[in-house]
Amino acid sequence: MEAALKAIAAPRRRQILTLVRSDELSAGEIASHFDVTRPAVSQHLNVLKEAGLVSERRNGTRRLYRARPEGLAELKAFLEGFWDERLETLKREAEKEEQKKHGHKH
Amino acid sequence: MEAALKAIAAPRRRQILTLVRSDELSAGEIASHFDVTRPAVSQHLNVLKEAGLVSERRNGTRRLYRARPEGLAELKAFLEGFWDERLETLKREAEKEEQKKHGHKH
DNA sequence: TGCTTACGTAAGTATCTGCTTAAATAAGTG
DNA sequence: CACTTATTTAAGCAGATACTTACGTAAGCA
Repeated sequence: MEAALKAIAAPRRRQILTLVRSDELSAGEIASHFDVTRPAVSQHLNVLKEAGLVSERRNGTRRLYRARPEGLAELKAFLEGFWDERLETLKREAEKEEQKKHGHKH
Repeated sequence: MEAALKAIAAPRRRQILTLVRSDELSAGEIASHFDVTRPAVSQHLNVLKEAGLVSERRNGTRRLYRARPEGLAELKAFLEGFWDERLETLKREAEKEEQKKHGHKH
């Protein structure tokens, strides 16, 4: 999860991910969408690949990239777990508060 | 979302967040769980606060912190949206594939 | 084979970041 | 008031990182 988080923490990499979310694109096509040099994009693609967030497929001299949603699974689970646990705590606290009120009445 | 993402990208800050997820703790109590100095923890708490991931409440000389799950809402939505869109694309592709097969049969 | 196209890798740089120690602030306590 | 406790702020530093330019590599084509 650490790698995926670090990877999507950079805005440019999120932009790249969004680009290859529904289309398979070559490194060059991806780079043409941005104002940075191709090597910069290449380095970002490598980070995304290492994090399991994109897949790479070679076709002739081109390399085609596309998003791998499974790479985000662990992070998604962490967030949802965190969220649920926090709401659970809030609920318990509300119940306690309710009980206190009830106690005062008698 | 950017701030929240950057905030939870650091492992130490995720540890802190987990600590104050179900309990409200003081800066000192939080710091005592780690091997870093109090100022370091203080700086992390500030980042988390700026990102809306924790709330701060003063009580005497102490400052009490606790997780604010709403701070993660936007990121959670982004991830789920990304996930769903990607799966939707996969589904469309599978249907296309199915149609192709069907076409070959006739 | 040589040339071109499409990419990646290497090396360097400016900025960011997670930490440290030292000093400042803020609130209670004698 | 001086003193202690709890915590943040300031300044500085070593390492990470997002870029750059220059060079290397791999595949198709004359």
